Amino acid sequence: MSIYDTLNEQQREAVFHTDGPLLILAGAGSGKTRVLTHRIAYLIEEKGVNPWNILAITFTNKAAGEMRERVDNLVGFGSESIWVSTFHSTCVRILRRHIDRLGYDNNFTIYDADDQKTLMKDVCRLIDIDTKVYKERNLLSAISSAKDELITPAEYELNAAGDYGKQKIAKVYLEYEKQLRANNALDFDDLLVKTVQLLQTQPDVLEYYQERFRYIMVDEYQDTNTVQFKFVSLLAGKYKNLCVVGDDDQSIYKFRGANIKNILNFEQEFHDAKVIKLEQNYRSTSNILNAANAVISNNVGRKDKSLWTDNGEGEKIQFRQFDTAYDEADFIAEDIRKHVKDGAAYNEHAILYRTNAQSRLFEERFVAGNIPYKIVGGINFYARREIKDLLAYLKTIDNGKDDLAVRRIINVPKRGIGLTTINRVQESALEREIGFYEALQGLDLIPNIGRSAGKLDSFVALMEYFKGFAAKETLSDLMKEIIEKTGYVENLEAEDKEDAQSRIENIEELQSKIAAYEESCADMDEKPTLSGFLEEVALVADIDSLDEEQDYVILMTLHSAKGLEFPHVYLAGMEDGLFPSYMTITSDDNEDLEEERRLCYVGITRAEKDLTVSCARRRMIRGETQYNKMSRFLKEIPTELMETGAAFEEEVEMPTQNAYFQAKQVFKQKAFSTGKTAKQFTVTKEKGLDYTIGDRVKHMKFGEGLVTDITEGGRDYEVTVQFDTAGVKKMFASFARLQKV
DNA sequence: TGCTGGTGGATTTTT
DNA sequence: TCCACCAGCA
Repeated sequence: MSIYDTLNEQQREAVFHTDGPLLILAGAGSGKTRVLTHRIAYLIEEKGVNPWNILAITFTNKAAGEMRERVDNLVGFGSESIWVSTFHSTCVRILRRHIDRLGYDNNFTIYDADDQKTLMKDVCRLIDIDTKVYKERNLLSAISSAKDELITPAEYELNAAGDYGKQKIAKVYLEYEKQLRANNALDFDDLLVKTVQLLQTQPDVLEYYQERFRYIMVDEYQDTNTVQFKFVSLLAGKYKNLCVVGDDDQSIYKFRGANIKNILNFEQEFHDAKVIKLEQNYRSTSNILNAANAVISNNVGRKDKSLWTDNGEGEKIQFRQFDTAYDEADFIAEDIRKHVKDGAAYNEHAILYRTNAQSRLFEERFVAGNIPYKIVGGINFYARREIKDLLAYLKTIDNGKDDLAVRRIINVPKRGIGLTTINRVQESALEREIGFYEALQGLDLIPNIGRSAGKLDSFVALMEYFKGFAAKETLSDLMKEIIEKTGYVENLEAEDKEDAQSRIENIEELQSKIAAYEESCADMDEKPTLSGFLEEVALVADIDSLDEEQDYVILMTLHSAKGLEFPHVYLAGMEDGLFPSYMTITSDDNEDLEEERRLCYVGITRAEKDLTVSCARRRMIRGETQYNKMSRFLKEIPTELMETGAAFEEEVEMPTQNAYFQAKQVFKQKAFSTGKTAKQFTVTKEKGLDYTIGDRVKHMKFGEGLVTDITEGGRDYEVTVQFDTAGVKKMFASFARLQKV
């Protein structure tokens, strides 16, 4: 019996089809990772392919690690020379070797979202863009989309002809690129873009990698964007042994440029492509799978497929509606505790939600209830202030051209170097077209620097000292030396006590991450380098730190959950306005809502044994209470698959409730209004509000709606309005500026 | 130069 | 609710 006997017919077909383009349409839980790992094993063992010639691209580092491990178990040896990594890591590795061909230094730095924003601010100041009109975020996302589509600044400008706004963006884009280059830095999108440029312009480099990667596999193919597709096509251009695995129903990154056409048009792009569908689900019970199928069937324009399972029916899907989000968190915590009491492990439970902000309530509840948990996502560890500060030191030491890093730390900890001084240095650098740090090294050339010169001098001396230190000593020692000589931790201690402690702990964690990096280099016989560490840091996602061995409840967004599975899954916050989000409900592009639905599909299909879906009637969002209806996606799940739970039965709000129904309620209330309500009327009238309960009003942002309640709240009146499209909102009269219609 | 407090704006999802 | 920015003062 061979390892391939355990596969089903389609899976085997996919494994044995090794030459030529192959598209595997793998439904959720259909064993695609199994197929990929067995395929790699088959290539090595049966086809005699050198592991060195195999490239496998995954979505996260975690997935890459798992794939390597599983291949390891199958083939015994050689798996370490397979190149398994994410798109971004793959590109960085290529660029580190060859980017000098494009005029960058090979030790370029990678800018994260924070750095991008800082740089964008500079750019806008430089070319006189009013950031109140053109927001940094919007500019960056426009540029990012352009890069995803491989549009250069020059091309952008051409396309912008006649469009004033676009012309502005084109100018910004051009300058932004210029600044990145001056800083010898690349942003995330650049990693892909520059690699593609490199392969397109340097035939020998292309040839080298085409020869090297004779067999290429891409996981989560539905989430690739245009650059990523171009990258893969270039690499596979010679041997055409490209195998992509994806599921159009699980495409959830359109907002990031993922191009679903990559999957829908694969067959056109690669003419003799073979297509194999994996439709048997091994993960979930049939109740769960049927629910998922029912939801996703509401999307139009998907590749036809029907997922089935011969797993049993299993438990019904539990549906609970609560008054408040607190109740929801309470219930879920209690439910998990019950399961654990009955012998389940914490880590068999995952709570999935739409937005990171929702994690807070659960966290509070779990801390109080002493339930071990792990939140994935939110603020990235490496995005924390103290970590970024220390990394900026490393970046400055590593790449003197990274102005952003230098400017970040020049006065951190405080050295009495103020904004005026920094600006003078900056101006002088700009005039002479040199870097910021370079300008610092020739202080006598900077006018009006006067009293600050001494301070700047000693800063430069310190950095030069670190550079010398870095050349001789290990990374760990360098970090220790930086903390010591700058007095960073001491300063923290002297500051406020409140979060200083956790910041110091983070710094300790950073130090152990450095040590871990050095160790892993030693394992692989590589030399630990500063750039290497910085790069590792730049490309990790929070999900990579998820450890299946640890026994904790896992909390994360639906996006992070892609590719994972858990016995017990809770989908929390299933409310219209939250999930699907307000943005997509009001969007006029139906595609947006479909993407949310796919996200829901992803969520449901994470569950193996039980699925609990829940929502709250009332929820605090950004400090204001919102009243939401249950999610429209819940209504798409056939009721016979669901169970509402005896204790909560009477609380369940039936999907019949709509604006009309609520309006009727209000009129009833009004007709039988007690003295109290009557009094409210008079009070509001005194105040000069020209609307009362039952009136229709208009809001600047939310449109028209019906006033359902007015209560006295301190110095203002709290008005509850049922909007036609935006749902129920509670707001203060003086802010809301409602107009009677 | 640096701190403080007030104000206004904002949030979807992330390699 | 939280964060970034700005004005005003030490």
